[in-house]
Amino acid sequence: MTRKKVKLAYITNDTARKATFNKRKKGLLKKLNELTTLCGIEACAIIFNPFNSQPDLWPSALGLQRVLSKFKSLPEMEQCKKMVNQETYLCDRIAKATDQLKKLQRENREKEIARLMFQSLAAGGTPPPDLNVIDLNDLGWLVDQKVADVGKRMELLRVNQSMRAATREPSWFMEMMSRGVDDEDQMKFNIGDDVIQLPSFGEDDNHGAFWSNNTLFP
Amino acid sequence: MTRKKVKLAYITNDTARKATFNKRKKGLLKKLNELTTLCGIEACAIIFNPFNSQPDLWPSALGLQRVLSKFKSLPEMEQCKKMVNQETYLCDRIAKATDQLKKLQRENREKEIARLMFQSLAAGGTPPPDLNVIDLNDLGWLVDQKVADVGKRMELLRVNQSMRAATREPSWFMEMMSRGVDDEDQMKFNIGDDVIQLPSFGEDDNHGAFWSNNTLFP
DNA sequence: ATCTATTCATAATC
DNA sequence: TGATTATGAATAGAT
Repeated sequence: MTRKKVKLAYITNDTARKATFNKRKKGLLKKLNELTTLCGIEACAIIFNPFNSQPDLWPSALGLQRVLSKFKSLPEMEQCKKMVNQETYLCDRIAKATDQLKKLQRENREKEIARLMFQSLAAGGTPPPDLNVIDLNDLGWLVDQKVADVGKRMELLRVNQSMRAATREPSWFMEMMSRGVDDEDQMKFNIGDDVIQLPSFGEDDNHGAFWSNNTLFP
Repeated sequence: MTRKKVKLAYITNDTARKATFNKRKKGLLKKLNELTTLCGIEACAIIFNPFNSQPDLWPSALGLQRVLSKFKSLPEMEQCKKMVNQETYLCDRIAKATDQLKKLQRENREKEIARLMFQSLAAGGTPPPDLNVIDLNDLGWLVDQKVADVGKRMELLRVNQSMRAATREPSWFMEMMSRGVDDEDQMKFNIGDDVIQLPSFGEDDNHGAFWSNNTLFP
């Protein structure tokens, strides 16, 4: 029941570390076995075992020796070319993680500003007076975006409607509009592709302060 | 959208094999990195890369050299003790898989016989006349089991009911029984822990023939 | 390369 | 220890 995301750090508890070691070693060897089988390649691994004094090896004697000698027979140049592997591997992972972080920060920022927009709407159409210029800029940008989306949507509907009128079919749009309030009585805005539902605002109103280093304004 | 269980065999398609190789190599190195970090151990891997002519190595130059020399410095006896590793690993996996297979076969057999039982019930309480003796035995065994379960259940309900009568509380059981048919009109049997729903029988009726090597009868 | 449905691995627990 | 199970992680197939 893997409760949390398991932080990548030395496990201090001896029992837990041993259990994890055995499980993960088994999993690793399985994966190595699969990789060699699936891709028809040669590979080996040596895993020192602090609980056992003897290292775990893969594959068997002959296989390991074969791989090792094949490796040692390579010119040293060739051996070294990939030696930076761990460093590049880590750099790669850091770069990926950083990209992911930026993406998420931007998404969060956009949500914060959207929240601010709806909050302002609910408060009578006026943003909080103490809003800083960055938030205000982003808010303006988002509102412009939404207005543009509404315009596009209206244009689309207008075209649709006249097409339907021309073919003498009933307009689903007019129908929908005359049906009145839905079964759901929460305010929603159908803008662009999304149905946006007005969130309820609670105590927290430090909107965007934390993220203000990540502006939306182009 | 991983469609199937990926059979453990050489991937003949070059493109697919290369893609799988790269993905899995990455995953493997990540796991190796995690293992060494989490458990504070030393380990290394050499993976020959048919698409690249240079092997992928983990960890970096110094680490690999250190691990290799540590390994080579071990007395040969110690090196060899774990050399059978791949064989024991495979034997282990085969044993586990065989156990799993037996378990599933037994479960399947039990389901087949249950199916046969309901089929017989639906056909007026008589099993097919051409039933072989093994299936018949198992069917009898299952029916005995179910009858025993029903007996236990009735006893439990009886005790419950008299307890409730004694405390002058209304009986939820009588209530339930007098409420008549549920909103669902399919026949169900609540036996033991399970709600058993009578399946609909189709064309297939080679019940148990395939599994008859795996009898339920103790 | 990116995405997503699915299988796989495994941390916590018994 | 070994089994179970809920959840995180890896990845096959498709784009």
